[in-house]
Amino acid sequence: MPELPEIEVTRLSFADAIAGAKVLSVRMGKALRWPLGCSVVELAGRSVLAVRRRGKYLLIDLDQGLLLLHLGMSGSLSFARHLPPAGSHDHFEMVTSHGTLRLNDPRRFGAVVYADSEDAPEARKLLGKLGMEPLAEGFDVNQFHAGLKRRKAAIKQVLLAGDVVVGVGNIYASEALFLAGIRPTRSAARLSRPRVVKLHAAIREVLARAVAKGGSTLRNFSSARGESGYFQLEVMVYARHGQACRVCGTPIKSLRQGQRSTFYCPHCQTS
DNA sequence: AAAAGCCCCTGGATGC
DNA sequence: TGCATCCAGGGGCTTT
Repeated sequence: MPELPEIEVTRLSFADAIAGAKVLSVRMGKALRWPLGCSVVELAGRSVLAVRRRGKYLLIDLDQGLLLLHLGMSGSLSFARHLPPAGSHDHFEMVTSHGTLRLNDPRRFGAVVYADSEDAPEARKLLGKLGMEPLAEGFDVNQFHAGLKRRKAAIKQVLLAGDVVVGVGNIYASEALFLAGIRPTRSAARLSRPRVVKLHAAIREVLARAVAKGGSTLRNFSSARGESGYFQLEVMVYARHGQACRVCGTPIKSLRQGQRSTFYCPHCQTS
């Protein structure tokens, strides 16, 4: 479910509320992708300073150390003074003086990892190779172009890989390429300068619009406050195989790239 | 260095 | 209704 917009909407929905809270207790459920990396007991008594985002990771800064949180494919967070009793898919829970933060993740591809600092090896392993933040000032079109130039692989897969630009997941990659009029199979390195400029703008536009709408996605996304962004954003191509392109009416095509599905309009996306 | 495949895991939709 | 198959928002790791 979660790509950059959903992660950012989630962050915005509880960051202010949890800031300044004292951690009272932490509980883990079934194993997530990696072990927490510290004992839950030693987290009690620490304070939450802020919640930041890097790519699809949420960073919960504590007065000592930080938690790196990833929602994987099926994760979602809740934060409230009182939550319903924990269910079988609630695998992380942090009770604080301001409320309880809970991770629900049926598939358990998500993770909660403790690190002493952002420079600690556990953090660097996860954050070290991440590309530029697409919604930040630093998302420079020249750097973007330079990053693409050294990748001969298909542009769709380069976007997904996250080492040039972060946060563009399977839905928004298809959507951004549609907006830019680019075939998903085109080699990243061979994109013309004008196409790169267009793609740069398209990525920002698609992601920023989704954040503004409160997260989109196909199924049931909701923020940590329980607000739903369900279907607020109309997709142009994702999961629309065989349906008419909303611009030209041509049937949308789909294909597999690196065991992920890609959708595109053969008429609108030619270069 | 880059690219391609392989997994991790559960649940919903679809088909027989 | 039951059961098998396929597919799903990610991404680190291993192998070419």
